Amino acid sequence: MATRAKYHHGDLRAALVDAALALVAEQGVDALSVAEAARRTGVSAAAPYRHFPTRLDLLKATAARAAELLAAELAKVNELSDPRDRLAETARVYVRFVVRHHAGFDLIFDERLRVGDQALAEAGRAVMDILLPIALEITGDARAALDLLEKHTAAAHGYAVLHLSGFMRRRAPAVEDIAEGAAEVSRALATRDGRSG
Amino acid sequence: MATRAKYHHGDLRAALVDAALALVAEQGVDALSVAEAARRTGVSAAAPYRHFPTRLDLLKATAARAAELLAAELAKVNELSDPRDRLAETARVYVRFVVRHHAGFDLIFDERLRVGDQALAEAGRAVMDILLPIALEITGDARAALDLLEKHTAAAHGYAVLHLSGFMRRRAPAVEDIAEGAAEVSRALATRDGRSG
DNA sequence: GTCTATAGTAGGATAGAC
DNA sequence: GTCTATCCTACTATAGAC
Repeated sequence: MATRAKYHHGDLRAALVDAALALVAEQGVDALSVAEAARRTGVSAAAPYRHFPTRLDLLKATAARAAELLAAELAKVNELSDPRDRLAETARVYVRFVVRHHAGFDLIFDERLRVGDQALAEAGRAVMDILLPIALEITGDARAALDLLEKHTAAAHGYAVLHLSGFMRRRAPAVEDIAEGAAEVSRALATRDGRSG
Repeated sequence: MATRAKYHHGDLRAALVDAALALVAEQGVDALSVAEAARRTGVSAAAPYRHFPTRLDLLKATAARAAELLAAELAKVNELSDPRDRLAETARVYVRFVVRHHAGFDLIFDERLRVGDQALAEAGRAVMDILLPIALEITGDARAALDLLEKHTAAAHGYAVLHLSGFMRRRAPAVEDIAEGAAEVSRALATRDGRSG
């Protein structure tokens, strides 16, 4: 089909980022290579360097794309009325995301990627702009909201990556079990901070 | 000195594992290479293959060594009388360990490393043999103890790895701040489960 | 903007000498 | 058990043709 043959003519940059994202999902961040991303996109190994000066730049763009996708997932949560329910749901969403993409806040907020990358910084901020108001609604206080969010995030991230390594698999083989565990921690923390429940 | 010149004659295997451990601590698990471990130990690139058939086997031994070191650190906690204090302290110890070694349960319990490696399996079990009794003392119930331990571990691990990526650094620049956050989550969870606080 | 070709680097792993 | 020498593979990045 013409569509397929011209795929990388339309937007090779985006196609490479998609390929990179898939690579990260399959084998982790360190397995990302410019050559393999090019191979999967159907172009030569040199082609990507027109769009990304170095491997690191491709990785930055991939992290930014991941942040956008995560923000889109998290944005869906706002249907629930109780902020504690919403926060707990973001834990589930986050766990599913990390398990699916083999990347999360560790990639999106990686110091080494953020140097001089405004797109990534903005994409990361967009994620926080979804989470912070929820936490703030629970605590009523900015400092406490950050504290709650920090704990909530740490737990969700820990659950996700330990699931990926296999540590959690004996007790909780399914991703949803893991997501539920993270949600429970979130709820335990939010209940404390909200002085209700 | 004779000691230095004969270093790798005494126990090259252990020396390689030490070098591997240092490498992981500096650059992460994926940066571990047999060649570099050999270089640092002062032997040729071929020498390690007498002791480890493949890179993966060196990594397995490294994970086992990490588990032993972690168990030794955790074992020191048993001075405190209140089990909630002890559990919270293991969170601090764990965070410090992961930040220092760039590895924790994700490495020690990695599925891919555990296949057919009894030493690693035993070292991992030794770690759990320290933590489980503490959790059991808090909950009184085996199922609840596993659940508490899972949440406690996820939070501590999440805190540690997110600190390493840089995510936590703006709010909590020091490792001890991170360790404290993990300890607080542990305490929040334990208080719930122990129905006292 | 993409290609082919190529230089340079680094690592995994094996063979055979010592 | 350790060495040197070697093969193979894979990747980053650049130069120059199209």
